[in-house]
Amino acid sequence: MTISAAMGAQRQLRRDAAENRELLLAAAAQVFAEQGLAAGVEEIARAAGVGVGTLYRRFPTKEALVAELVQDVLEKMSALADEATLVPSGQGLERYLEASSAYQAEHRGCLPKLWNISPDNEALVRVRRTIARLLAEAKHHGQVREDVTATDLTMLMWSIRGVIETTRDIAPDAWRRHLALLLAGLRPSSAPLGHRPMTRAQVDQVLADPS
Amino acid sequence: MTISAAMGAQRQLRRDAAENRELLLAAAAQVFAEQGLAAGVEEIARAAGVGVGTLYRRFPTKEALVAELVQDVLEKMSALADEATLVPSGQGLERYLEASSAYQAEHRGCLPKLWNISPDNEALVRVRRTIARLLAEAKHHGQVREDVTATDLTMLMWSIRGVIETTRDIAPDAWRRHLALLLAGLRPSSAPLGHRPMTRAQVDQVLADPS
Amino acid sequence: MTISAAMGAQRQLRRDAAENRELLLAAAAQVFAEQGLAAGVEEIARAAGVGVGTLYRRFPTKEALVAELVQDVLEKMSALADEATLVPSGQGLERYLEASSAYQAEHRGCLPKLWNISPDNEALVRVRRTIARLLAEAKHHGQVREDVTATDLTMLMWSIRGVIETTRDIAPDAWRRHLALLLAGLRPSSAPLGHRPMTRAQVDQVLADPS
Amino acid sequence: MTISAAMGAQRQLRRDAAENRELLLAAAAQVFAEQGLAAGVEEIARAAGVGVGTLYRRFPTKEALVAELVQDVLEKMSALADEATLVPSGQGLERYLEASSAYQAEHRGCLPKLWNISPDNEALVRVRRTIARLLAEAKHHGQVREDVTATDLTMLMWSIRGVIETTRDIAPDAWRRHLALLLAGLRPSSAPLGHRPMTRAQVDQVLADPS
DNA sequence: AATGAATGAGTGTTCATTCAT
DNA sequence: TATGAATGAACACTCATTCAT
Repeated sequence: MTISAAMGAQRQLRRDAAENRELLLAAAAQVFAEQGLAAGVEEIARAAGVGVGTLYRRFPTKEALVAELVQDVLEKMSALADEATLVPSGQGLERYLEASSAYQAEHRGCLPKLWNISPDNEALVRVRRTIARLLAEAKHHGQVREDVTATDLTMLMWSIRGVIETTRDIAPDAWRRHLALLLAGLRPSSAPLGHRPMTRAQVDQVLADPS
Repeated sequence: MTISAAMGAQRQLRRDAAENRELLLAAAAQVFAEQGLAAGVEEIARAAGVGVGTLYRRFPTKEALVAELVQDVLEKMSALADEATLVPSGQGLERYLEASSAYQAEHRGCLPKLWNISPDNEALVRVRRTIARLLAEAKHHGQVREDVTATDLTMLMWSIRGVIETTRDIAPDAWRRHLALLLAGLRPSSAPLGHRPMTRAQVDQVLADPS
Repeated sequence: MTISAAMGAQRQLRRDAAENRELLLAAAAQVFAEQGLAAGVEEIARAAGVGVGTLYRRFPTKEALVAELVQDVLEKMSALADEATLVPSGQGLERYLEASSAYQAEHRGCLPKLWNISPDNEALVRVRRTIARLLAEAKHHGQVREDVTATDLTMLMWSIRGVIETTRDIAPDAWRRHLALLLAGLRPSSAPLGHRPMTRAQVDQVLADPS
Repeated sequence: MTISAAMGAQRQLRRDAAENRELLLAAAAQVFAEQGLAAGVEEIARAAGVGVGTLYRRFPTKEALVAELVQDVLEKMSALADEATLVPSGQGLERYLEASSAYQAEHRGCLPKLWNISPDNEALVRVRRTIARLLAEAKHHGQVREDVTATDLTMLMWSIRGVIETTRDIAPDAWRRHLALLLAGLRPSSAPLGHRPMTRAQVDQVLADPS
């Protein structure tokens, strides 16, 4: 066997490896969405058309696979936030909230663990920065009351996640009603909100808490 | 031994049994709160200071224990709703939402889904009736917009539960901020909410769904 | 309380104790017959109308209760054998085999353990002596071939026990057909049986074997 | 790695798997023989030198393992019956009874009830058909009385099983004496047997009874 | 002496992870 | 490298036995 052939084989293997990785992530997303996080790894491997050994070659533990899935979701959120910045008149925030909620609703399952993210996670930092911009613009256009903070929006998304997890099987877009109520709550008002917002540090701690 | 002494002994035994029952429910609430519903029965028994056999003497299955816990919470909610009816000027609803959320925050986790309740459950029927009254009165006093339904309030509580579960360890009353936002959303407004509410049947299905 | 009253109470208790004993044995016989030896002690106590504690006061272990039941069966067998000696013309043996099989069929359940008897057990010694007499008389009247031994009869009863255990639920008197075949085998014949009989010592070992 | 090498590996894996399967069946047969069907799966796995997980990979439940054992015995019985058809002069039946009893004696206990067999089981149908032929031929050669039925032979084997279970540890071939007696009972005689035989339907019910 | 609540070792079964092939 | 067979700790649940009342 020649060197180039060996390298070709290597390259081939690398490509296969990458393919397997994507295959596994997609399979896991689907299986978790259908059966919840309690689904077995064997099931995921089968859905991906590989053996469990291959799964464990790509991801050291089931938890790591979930973390990867969460990372993917975060990247998607970041992309959605970026797209929302193109919406004019301060309505990007609303667009983002709707789009990211819809995405969560379609990819439920790994979401219970949307914690366990390091606060230094690059995608997290990015999406936060973008959301801060969307929020500022929304306030600037008078779409959102001045006393709303970025941490309020984080909490808002946790709240929608709770609704999605609870209702998805029976009423897949019930969350839209809840979002409508939340948006109504965000609108400008003379009455101040009745409690201080979470601090950024608290939010970071929540995300990092592995419980 | 006299009859009264015998009865005393009987009562004593019964009291012990009842004590153990309460002990087990309390232990289960705590352990589930700390570790989630996946916590083992052995752990719960240990926390209650009894053997697993005793747990199974009181509750035929783990699921039955959970159901009992849920029932207890429901009873408490019903009591809180009843108390809230005494608040004047249509502000009972707000009082109820705050009180029941605070109760959940203190007893978090026992009930990741407020699980497996029959729609015919008497306590559920009662609490729903009371909440409907609180809602009607709030509307009547102009505290709440006309297009809010009882199912919106159910969803609202699911959403608060999601926030509580996520934040409790780090920011035990962060949910108050979220509730403030929700209450702001409930206030009268000329703009209609952007999505139809869940139907009662859907809510019933969600509650009965064992997933 | 006077001494005589105390003694009266004592006597009362003694009578109750004996009553309870019989009650428990009867209950155990019935429950084992219905559900097999795997039936729980709680079930037996309930059938006897007492608590498990009382059962354990009378019998140190479940196994001891079974042993007592076995002893009762043995006593009954002995009585049946005695009655059979009154049958004329050497047909007492046949009578005994039929009667003891019928008794076993009605009291199945403890019988799987009709071993575990000490070879010195008085009732066992008695029934053996009587059966030996019945066998000798049957031979004397030409009802049974000469080369049949007492140990053959023991084995014969094990064989019937096996048939009873297997068929009782579906065909409660199928054993009668099997006994008819065995009796036909016992009839005189010029052809010798093809294998030496068990020794008495072997039978004793089988009975004493706790496996 | 070449395809043939890969297939070799595959075959190797499959052979190992099959080996483990046989190992487990043999271990189960032995453990059940020694301790009865109540023996734990852990014990069986240990006897086979594997973990419980492996046992459960091969057999979905303990019951399935037992069923497999029973099936194996049935297949063996069928083979023995087939061999016996080669014996001339109507003595094949006797040969079969001896051979199948000897087999049971060596594999005792695996099957306290020859358990849970569907009456449609192919091996059962086969062995029955062959035994019917052996019986007809035995009658034709005047070796067996005319009023003996196939169900009598089934009961006969249950009876031998009872004797084997009882005596095997102490007198491993005591059953031969019992079989001799049974064979004597099968010989032609003018006196009819004293009870009707079991029906085929009753036998089927006994086999299917899981008690 | 009688009760039945309490016990905990044991059961059959599952599943994340490892490792021989 | 990819496979899936093997592993064994963990799970929910049972039951013979003990012991406070």
